[in-house]
Amino acid sequence: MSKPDGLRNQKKAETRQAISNVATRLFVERGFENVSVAEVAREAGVARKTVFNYFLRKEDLIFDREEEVRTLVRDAIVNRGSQSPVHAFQALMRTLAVTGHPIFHMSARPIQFWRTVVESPALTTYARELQVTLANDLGEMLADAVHRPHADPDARLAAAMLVSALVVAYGDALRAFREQQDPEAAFISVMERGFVGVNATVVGTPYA
Amino acid sequence: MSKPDGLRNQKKAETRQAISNVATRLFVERGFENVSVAEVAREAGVARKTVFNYFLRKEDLIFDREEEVRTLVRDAIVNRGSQSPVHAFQALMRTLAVTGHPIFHMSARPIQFWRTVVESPALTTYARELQVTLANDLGEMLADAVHRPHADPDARLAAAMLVSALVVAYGDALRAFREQQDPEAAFISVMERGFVGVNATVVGTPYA
DNA sequence: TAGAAACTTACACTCAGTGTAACTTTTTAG
DNA sequence: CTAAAAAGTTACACTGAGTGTAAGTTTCTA
Repeated sequence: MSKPDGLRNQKKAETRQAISNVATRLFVERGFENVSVAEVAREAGVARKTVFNYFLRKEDLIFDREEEVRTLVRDAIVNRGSQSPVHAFQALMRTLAVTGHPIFHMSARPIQFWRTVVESPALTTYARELQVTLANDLGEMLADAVHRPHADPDARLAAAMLVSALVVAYGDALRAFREQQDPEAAFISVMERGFVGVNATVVGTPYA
Repeated sequence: MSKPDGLRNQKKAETRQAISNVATRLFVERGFENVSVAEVAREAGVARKTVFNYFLRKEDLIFDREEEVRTLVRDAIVNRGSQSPVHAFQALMRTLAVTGHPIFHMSARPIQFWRTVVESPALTTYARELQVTLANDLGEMLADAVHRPHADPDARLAAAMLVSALVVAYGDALRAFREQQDPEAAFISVMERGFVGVNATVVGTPYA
């Protein structure tokens, strides 16, 4: 299951990380559209083609943590005990919001990162893409949890509305941050309001 | 407000329509990524650059009706009488679903169009972009309707969840269509379930 | 230690999208 | 009616993302 840690795999990991680091730094410094892949390659001391060998798209150079989120969510749902799957997901989000898990990037440091994303149309679009993927995955996890088919509309609806609420809540947290208000309070307030709606939506389904 | 209909403007409109028609036909026939802009230009008897003079992006060649939706929604909310703005929007959607308004593309003919969209990553992404724009606009319209600031999180949340529900409902309608079931029934069922959640979310706000 | 496997690189290509300057058509004014 | 100007089209040249291929180079395996 895990890789046989030879020299080759070690170097690969290092190269990948080096490219991603250089790219992220350049993007944050000068904006995503103002840095070409050729430049990233040059700065990382590697051929342009090598960059594309490691990363399918230029956008992948900066987005590298989707898997982490997916894992957190999956674990929370699988190990949910007697809670409903939707409740387990909501509990996870409350925890992450309060503990300030880096995924949520709500502290001052990662704001710079998100500014880079928001200021780039391509990165904004890609972030939305990841969002949709998360909603789809969440839908399947919810359906799995109650042994329903992956395409179950109730699961898809619940997942879509959950993610919607979180995205709006996160947007409002960023606004609060900009306006020198408490981003965490803003986040929780909007998130909880959204959860009320989701809970009403899933009433009468096994997801409640 | 309206254009002074000279020969020039008439020709412009014709050229634009001609290009869009040719492009749409080619995309539907052979897939979005298998048709280059150069090909569209050639087939339309026009220079490649002219295509980009009319359409900012290749994707715009096939998506041409966003404005129509926006107008429908705006009118429904402005002329809502004594209803709440959220209710007015929901009523509009119910009406459109039942009357089979072409915007919803739920009948057999436009299925081909949507198949083209779904089979193309670029068009799928772009469609989502339009979705987000719709949600943002709807949020502002809702806020306007009750004289709250455009950034009001309650409005943004309601709008995002409404659009989410509709998108999931439409997706399920397409599934139903593929499985030879009633797409309209599927659409309405999921949509109404989503509306229940949205209504719970906006309880206690002026949007309810 | 030699050959196989994996990786990197150079190179050549396609296509989206932009900028510019020359050219053509429509409009407008005298 | 006609000439200048305004608007539109075109050819051309360019940047940058992304792909395919074949030839090198490095690491692994036996």
